[in-house]
Amino acid sequence: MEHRLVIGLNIALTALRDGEPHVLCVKRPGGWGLPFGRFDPDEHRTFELALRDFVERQTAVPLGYVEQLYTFGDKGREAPRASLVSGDEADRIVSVGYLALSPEATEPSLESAAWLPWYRFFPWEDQRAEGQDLRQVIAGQLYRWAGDHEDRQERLRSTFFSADDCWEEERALDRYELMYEARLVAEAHRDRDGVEGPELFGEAMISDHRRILATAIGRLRGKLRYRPVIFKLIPETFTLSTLQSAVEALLGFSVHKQNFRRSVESAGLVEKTSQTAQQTKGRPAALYRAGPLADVATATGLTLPRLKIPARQVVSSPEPSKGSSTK
Amino acid sequence: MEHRLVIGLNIALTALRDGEPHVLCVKRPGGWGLPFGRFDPDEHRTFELALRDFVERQTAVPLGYVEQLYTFGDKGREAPRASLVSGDEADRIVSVGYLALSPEATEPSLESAAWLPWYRFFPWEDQRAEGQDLRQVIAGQLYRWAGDHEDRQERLRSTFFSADDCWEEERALDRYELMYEARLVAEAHRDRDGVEGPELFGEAMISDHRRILATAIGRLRGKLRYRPVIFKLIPETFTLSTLQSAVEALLGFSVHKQNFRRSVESAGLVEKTSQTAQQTKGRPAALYRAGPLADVATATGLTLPRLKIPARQVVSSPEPSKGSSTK
DNA sequence: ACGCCATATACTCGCAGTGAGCAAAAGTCG
DNA sequence: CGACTTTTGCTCACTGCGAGTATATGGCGT
Repeated sequence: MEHRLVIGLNIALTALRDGEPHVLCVKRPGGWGLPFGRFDPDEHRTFELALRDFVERQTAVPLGYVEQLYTFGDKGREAPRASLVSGDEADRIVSVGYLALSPEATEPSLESAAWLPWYRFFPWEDQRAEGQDLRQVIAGQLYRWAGDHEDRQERLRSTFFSADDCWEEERALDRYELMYEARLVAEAHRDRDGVEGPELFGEAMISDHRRILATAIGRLRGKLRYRPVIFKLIPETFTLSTLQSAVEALLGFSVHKQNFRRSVESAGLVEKTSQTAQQTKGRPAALYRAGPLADVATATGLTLPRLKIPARQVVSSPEPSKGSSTK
Repeated sequence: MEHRLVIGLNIALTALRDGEPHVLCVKRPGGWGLPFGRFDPDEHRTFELALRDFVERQTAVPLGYVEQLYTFGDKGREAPRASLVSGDEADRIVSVGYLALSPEATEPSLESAAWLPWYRFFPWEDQRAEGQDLRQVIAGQLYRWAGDHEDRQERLRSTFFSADDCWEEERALDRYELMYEARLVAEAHRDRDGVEGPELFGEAMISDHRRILATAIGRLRGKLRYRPVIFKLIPETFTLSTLQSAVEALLGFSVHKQNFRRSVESAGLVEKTSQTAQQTKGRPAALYRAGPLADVATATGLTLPRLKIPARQVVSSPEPSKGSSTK
């Protein structure tokens, strides 16, 4: 029998809530997943219109900036049994992933929808503060998986444990794929048989949605560097500290404060308003708005003066250092 | 009646021939087009396998590096009458565009296939030497189209006629879209009615294939900067001059020779072999090969020391001041 | 009112990367 | 042998950025 082709649209809608990146999720039978819908060629003229239709109707959350990520067509990409979009088991599902950004995390109308923090699914992607500890734990597991394989070790080094001050935040997808191969994420066991692994990290999502989210995170992080997309995620006016911590939350690492402000100011990405923000502690900060040069299509993004983590050195030996699993 | 969904795979396969970028094209009833095929879910496990199957079977040209570009799903994207992939007029065609790179332009077995130079379709994308003149001509047409519209003028300035030394080579798609909107490319007339425009630039392709090619060019150019993909397009060993002119041909502008070699050498992207190249004129050049740090996944790309064009200033007067084109 | 604290903002210093160009080296060709 | 061409080595100035020090400006506790 001939299989029918179905196109599913998936969207990783991101917004900041209390300064932390969240993604809009929908509760499904098998767990959390991204909002998605089946693309109906009779009803929708373009993918993007279809998307807006789905999300806004299902959850009443408005979509702002939208960008196509990738089209996933591999057979067996979906979990074996799960046929979520179509009713017919025999259909072949191809899914188009999208990234969307919203300036605020509007409460979804649908009860089964919720904003969940990025790092609930990708704890290892947050390298601020104690993310370092987790990295040690994962390092142990990953190096055990790598064993003597030169190539695996090399991959680890380049994606996960590179020289410490050159953690490439935008390679979130590569890292997820490593975790998958090393069977450190639940999906790896669900998709194939169920040989239990040592320890699992992050919360699973249905189907390949966590992979799509990883793609979205990587893309957004990369884009921050060369396009001023950050302004799609924050309110009209903001303090430079707000701007900075938004950036840090998305990137998963901290930046040098003084240099950061120097770079955004001199690049003309922001302009000062006359008002100042009021808060509890410290000197009141000036309020800024996105400058005239902050056009997403044209302008360049942010320079990111990485902040070196003072203490703690690089990941060195595959030293098991057992015991303390800091979950 | 319900429309069926069909997925078409399009590929922009690029290789260098005599140092100039070419794309593999197939002659179709309506003109030249990119190789493509219909994705059959029963036959192909993944998109990429399907692609390799199509191209290698149809033209006997092997695919090297492959990368997905974008998925085009808009209705009316295809030319009205042309229904090329499927036999059924009523089908809705969604096409997935791919970029592929080959180290050499193997002669295709299929008679209707041929390698055609990029700049035959995008003459304005070649800013080396006399590309400047053409830019003047197009400038005139585009500014006439822009008229008083502030926004249009701004778009022109940022994509086409930015400060002269900051021509953003990777925005080939933006430029094509401008040309389309201004009806300076044949497709614009074909897709809507046929109000003849003033003058048309570059050769047309069927369907939206020229748009896909523009996407491919832009992506490849962008990628050159941050991934060493260039080595997928040149032979195993090469002289630095070869490397440089390959890069220049792809980018469409010239780079500073001494600084270029300094950057590739110091970045460890290349390593010297013991041999030297032999040619007719000038001092023999050392042969290099891709260095150990030239891994596509990990390493960073090239720094591109732009060469300022000595004579001729910014776009001002369409003055056709001929000069000695130093090819 | 005064001093403490926390944050915002200003400014300096040094180095590495990069843009630009000069000059020598090593071949070919008449 | 000298003219010519292309490769290769090297210098120099400037800018951008990493890093750090210092000052401004508010709230708050006593």
